[in-house]
Amino acid sequence: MKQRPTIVWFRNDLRVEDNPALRAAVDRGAVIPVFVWSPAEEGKWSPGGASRWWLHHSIISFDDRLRKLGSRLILRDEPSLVALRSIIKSTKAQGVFWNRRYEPAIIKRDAQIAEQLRADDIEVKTFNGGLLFEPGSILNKSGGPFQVFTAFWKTCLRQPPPQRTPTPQTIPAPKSWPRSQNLKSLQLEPVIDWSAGIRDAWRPGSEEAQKRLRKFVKGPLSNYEVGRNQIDIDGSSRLSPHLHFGEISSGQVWRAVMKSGAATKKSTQVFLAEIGWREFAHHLLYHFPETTDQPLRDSFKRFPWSHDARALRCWQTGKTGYPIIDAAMRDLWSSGFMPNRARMIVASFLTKHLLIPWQEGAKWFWDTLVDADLASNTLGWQWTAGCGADAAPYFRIFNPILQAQKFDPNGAYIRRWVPELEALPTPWIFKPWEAPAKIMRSANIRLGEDYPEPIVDHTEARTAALSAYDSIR
DNA sequence: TGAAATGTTGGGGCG
DNA sequence: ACGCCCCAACATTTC
Repeated sequence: MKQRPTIVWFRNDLRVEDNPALRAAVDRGAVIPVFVWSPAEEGKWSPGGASRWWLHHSIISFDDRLRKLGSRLILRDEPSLVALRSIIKSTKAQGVFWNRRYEPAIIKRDAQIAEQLRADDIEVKTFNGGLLFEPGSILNKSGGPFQVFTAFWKTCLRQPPPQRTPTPQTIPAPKSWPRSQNLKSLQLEPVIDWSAGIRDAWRPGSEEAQKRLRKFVKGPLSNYEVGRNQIDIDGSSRLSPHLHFGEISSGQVWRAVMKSGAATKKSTQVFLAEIGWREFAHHLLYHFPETTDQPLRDSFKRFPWSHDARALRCWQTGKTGYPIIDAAMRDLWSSGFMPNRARMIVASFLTKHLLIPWQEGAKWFWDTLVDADLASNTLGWQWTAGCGADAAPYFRIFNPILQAQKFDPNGAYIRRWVPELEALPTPWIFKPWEAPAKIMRSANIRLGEDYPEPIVDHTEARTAALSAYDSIR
């Protein structure tokens, strides 16, 4: 064993299990776990409000876990290189290990930091701790990146499955600990406490991630193909924020699902394909770093978007007059989450009914989702708008009424999040503006006062969208 | 990981 | 009994 400790620079990999950077450092001897809060280095895509809330609590949970293994988490809020150099100096650390991230700004920053540290004669080792397959390693026959999901995923499935990294039973402490700031000083929690809804819905940390995984594999997994679309029930795993912060690895999820004994079942395959979409998103962002802000397809740079601030505000605050849209947007604002089916419906509405740029939707999701992930968010919005890889065709315009009838058939989700419509009988709750006056009176709803009139007419909006898309063909 | 428009079919009402 | 029309119900195509 070496005398000098190794720094493990934790980022979106806040776990002890299946963590290659941590494992490699433990094998060397003493370890100094470090987390640096330096959002400016992430540019315009630094963590949003909901993500910061999550991070605050995830750090508490992770520090607890480390302490049980004889270690602790050192916190800093200064530029990453400054923090690492200062810790190296005060602890005589011999090296810095970390698991790679693949966001464009982070790749650039990490490359610079690695170069500087190596110039200081510090050993730098980086690992793949976040993805099943390394971006850049999955290529089509002509050596380029895949732009169609099924071809990409088929190729992935032919690769050897990622191996589990053994969990350290103890994490050797250094002779002395460097200075650490307290968590409060990072100011991750909101000044005005808006997080009550999120607190009720989520518990950050690895332990909870493992619990959710076990519960999901035991129950909803077998019905995932159908259940994931049922907005009122939500048969999804809800692992996305845990995966984003690396509280659980995609490999752990993968293996738990494969071991469940239903590996060949359709529902299992469909679920694994969702993990596949997460991979696909990261690989695409790696190959096309500008797509966080620019459409992948050039023709969309000419798209006649509408910059209607008032309509955007209606969408954000859940006041569009379309109950399923408003329910989902209020769910997001309150709980920091939205079922995937609902995400597709509201995203289609923003880009196609309101013709508002997908970037506006991406920004809003980025700030409000607890699972906000630059790769997945970028792919999702470009997919919806029709300007991305393997995107929904321009003519695929969700009908918010039909989608609600199909996936929230009893209106339970709408009633939960749009309580002013609670008394409206089910056939009308999807389209209150068509309800007979008598029904509206007995439900005690005055359209335009208690609940908004629809901000656009579906049929007109659809026609307008089709001609807008036609204009760039 | 749609929806709407258009086309086709076949049963039943009716003269 | 027969032909005609209407129109669900389903299929296909178009956006």
